[in-house]
Amino acid sequence: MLDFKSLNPLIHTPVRLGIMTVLSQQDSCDFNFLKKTLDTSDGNLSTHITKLETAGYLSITKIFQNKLPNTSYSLTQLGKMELSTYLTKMRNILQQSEI
Amino acid sequence: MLDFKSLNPLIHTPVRLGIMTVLSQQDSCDFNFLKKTLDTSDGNLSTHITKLETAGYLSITKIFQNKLPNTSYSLTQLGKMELSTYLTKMRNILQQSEI
DNA sequence: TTTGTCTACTTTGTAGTACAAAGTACTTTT
DNA sequence: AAAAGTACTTTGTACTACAAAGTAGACAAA
Repeated sequence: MLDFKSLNPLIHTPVRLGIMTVLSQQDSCDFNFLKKTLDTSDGNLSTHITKLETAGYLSITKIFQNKLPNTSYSLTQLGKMELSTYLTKMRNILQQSEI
Repeated sequence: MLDFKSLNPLIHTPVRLGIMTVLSQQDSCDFNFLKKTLDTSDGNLSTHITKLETAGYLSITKIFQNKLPNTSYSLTQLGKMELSTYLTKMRNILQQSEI
């Protein structure tokens, strides 16, 4: 019995997998960087970020930079752990494929 | 710019990724085998199968076995191609993760 | 013989989700 | 001071995943 059900759905969604992946590569980044990197709409990105924050997977820092708001995000310990678990499971699944 | 958007959503859903993975391992299998292997409800499995068939990713063969209906599924060429593309993209994404 | 149970699915109703359009708040330009 | 721009957030809608309920035939018991 292959365990597809345990793939964390909070991470599995492409946009959120993207956010988590980007944040695994750098300690933190801001809204516009994510928006550019993932090529999503403001609204979509914002709601996905909120979900990840609510889950405790990322922390948010708001400052003013050049008189403009600037919000940056980084993975929490929990977020790193959950991403790590997700990656392990997904890698196992991909290995199962014989194509 | 990482290309998370191009992950084929018809394959990405866990149950359907499961179906495709199982069918990449064996030429064909039947409804009950998928149900057991993926641990899903009848209804859920049925609708996911229909989606994959509508997309042309798998073909369906219905017979009677011991006076009971028996339906088996196998990947089409298109299905194999799309799975292959998905796997490549997902592997690239997983490689990006630094955790 | 008809009532009930079993297998093997399919259809349908609902609750939840992803997305972009619209909205907010502040700044800069004209 | 009116308009346009930046940096987001909130909201409405269209879609989706899921299981409960439904269908159809086989066999069993009453």
